[in-house]
Amino acid sequence: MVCHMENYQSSLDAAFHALADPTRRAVLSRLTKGPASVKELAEPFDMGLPSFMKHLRVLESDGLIRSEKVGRVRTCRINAEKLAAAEAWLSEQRKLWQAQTDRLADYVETQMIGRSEDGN
Amino acid sequence: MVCHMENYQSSLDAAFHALADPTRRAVLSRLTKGPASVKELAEPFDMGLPSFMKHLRVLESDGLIRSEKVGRVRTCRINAEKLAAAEAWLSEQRKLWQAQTDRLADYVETQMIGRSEDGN
DNA sequence: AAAATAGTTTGCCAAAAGGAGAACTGTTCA
DNA sequence: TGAACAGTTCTCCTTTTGGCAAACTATTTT
Repeated sequence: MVCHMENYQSSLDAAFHALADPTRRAVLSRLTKGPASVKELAEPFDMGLPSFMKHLRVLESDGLIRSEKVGRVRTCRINAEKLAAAEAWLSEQRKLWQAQTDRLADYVETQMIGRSEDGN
Repeated sequence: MVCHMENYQSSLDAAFHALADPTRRAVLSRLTKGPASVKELAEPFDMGLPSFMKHLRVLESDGLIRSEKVGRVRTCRINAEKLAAAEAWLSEQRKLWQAQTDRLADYVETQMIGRSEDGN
């Protein structure tokens, strides 16, 4: 059996790394409203095109967006899978942490009941 | 009125950056099971303590963990707020993207109905 | 055909990240 | 008190990041 999670780790590395930059998050945010060309995406930023393209390349090679060039314009769109993977990881951690704090709360409650029954 | 989101942006920068490293994610994962000392946390990693401490410092200064030193041992615990903030951002983006694709699906459906009524 | 447009490639640079080892501080155990 | 322990500080090194400007390619437009 081949593992389906081959590089689950490095995939999350890439996803979170891509999300760590405000320019890249803004691009993703823009793309949730629909596909856009490189120029449209770059317009809001006070940055040269080459620098901006690096961000797009990071987003694409990390799998957070896809793009397709027709004629001279490249159109980018969001790729939700990787976003979902990152969200799933966070959600899982929160769930585990929640379970842990719930157990702790139970324990504390038990102790307090014990103590009040003891008259302590 | 003081803004409660003062540097919401840079806060997310920090959170996602902290999450982009597998060592740091593993530490967080471990901490969901409960608090632990620096030594306990470092044990699974093939890395010198000083290097490992850097990761802890990143996690703490980015607000993903808190720690307290008593005697000679520093105990770390998870700080769920920042994790929640990152999760919330992702969740929001997914919601927006979902809304967009739903509208697109509606549109496509409408077009197809129109075309079939035209006999095209 | 010439000019404008949209993107791309290249080379450069400063700062930050992630790791290493050596030496040091303060606390606890024997 | 002396040794072991848990963390910490320091200096060093290499790679990656994120930005720049200049020059180039390929497509429209006029």
